[in-house]
Amino acid sequence: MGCLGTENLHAETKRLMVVELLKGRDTATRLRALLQDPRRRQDPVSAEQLAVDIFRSFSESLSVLSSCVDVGSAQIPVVDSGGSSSCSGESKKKPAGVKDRRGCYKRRRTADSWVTESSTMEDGCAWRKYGQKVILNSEYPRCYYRCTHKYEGCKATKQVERIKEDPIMYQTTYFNKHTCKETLRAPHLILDLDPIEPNLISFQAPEAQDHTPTNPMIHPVKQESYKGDNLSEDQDQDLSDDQAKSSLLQDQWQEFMGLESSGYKPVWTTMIMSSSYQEEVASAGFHHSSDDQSAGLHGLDLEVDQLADIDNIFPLF
DNA sequence: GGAATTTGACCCTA
DNA sequence: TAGGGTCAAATTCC
Repeated sequence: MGCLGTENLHAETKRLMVVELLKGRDTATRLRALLQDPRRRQDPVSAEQLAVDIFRSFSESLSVLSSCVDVGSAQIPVVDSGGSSSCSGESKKKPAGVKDRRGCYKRRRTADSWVTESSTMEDGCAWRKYGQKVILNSEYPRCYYRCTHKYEGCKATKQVERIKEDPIMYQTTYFNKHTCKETLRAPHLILDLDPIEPNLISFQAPEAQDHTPTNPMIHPVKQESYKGDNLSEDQDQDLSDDQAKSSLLQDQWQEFMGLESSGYKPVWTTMIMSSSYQEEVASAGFHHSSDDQSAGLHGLDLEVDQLADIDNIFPLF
């Protein structure tokens, strides 16, 4: 199981998770306060930023967690080797006059990476493809993308690969955070339900809503293809199960946000934990109540609300 | 015409 | 030395 090797690293991992989850809870509380105050509701930039921050906190936590838990097919990252040289600076053969920067890279070894799975390659950021490789023992090629703002200094890159067991899904591995402003652009990501960035909770008037669940997932939260075509009967069944769970989650979210009475409802984003991951988590010692049919939300609630008891939730640390 | 993608070559890491 | 990550010229797209 690719767990970090020392007690100190486990403690550090746990600390990072707690920090990120607390940050997310705090930001969610601020967002609730913001939305409950009609005088502040007209401030979309604030709400948007808070929603982005919440999303980021959970992404970070899942990234930290996944670095310790081998969950399903996702291959999770690699611990920072700490300081190998990044560029040899050497170039042996190059035609005269040709600037040769080849070889100026290091093999991926960074803690600043995380994995997502999604039914779409899109994630709302501007990427430029710079390579594609056939990978040994992999049916599908791996595509390499970097931020379009690379030359402004943004070091964000990602690798996208179809999932062998579920080819309608893409596994995306991100490396380095955006240092450009790219991730903060595009208000539609929040204010409209946009399949391009459905991870973000969208707030808009009910009549403008499209309830199609479209969000990709940050591993290990799973979402089925929203289009519904090319789905087997089993997949259709899974989808309707997920939709039922989504409905329950939506009610609980609205209760948490205090939005129901105001008629101001978020476009719900499906955050369903895959059954396989539920089993993984259960086998790791985490059990939710037997009448709990919405494992996704409850799992997350426990992570957020019972941080003091995190040792019981993640005894493997 | 500029931006994005494709693709073969290069070269580092394991 | 094989595999994987990146480069950059050629090609395609808008």
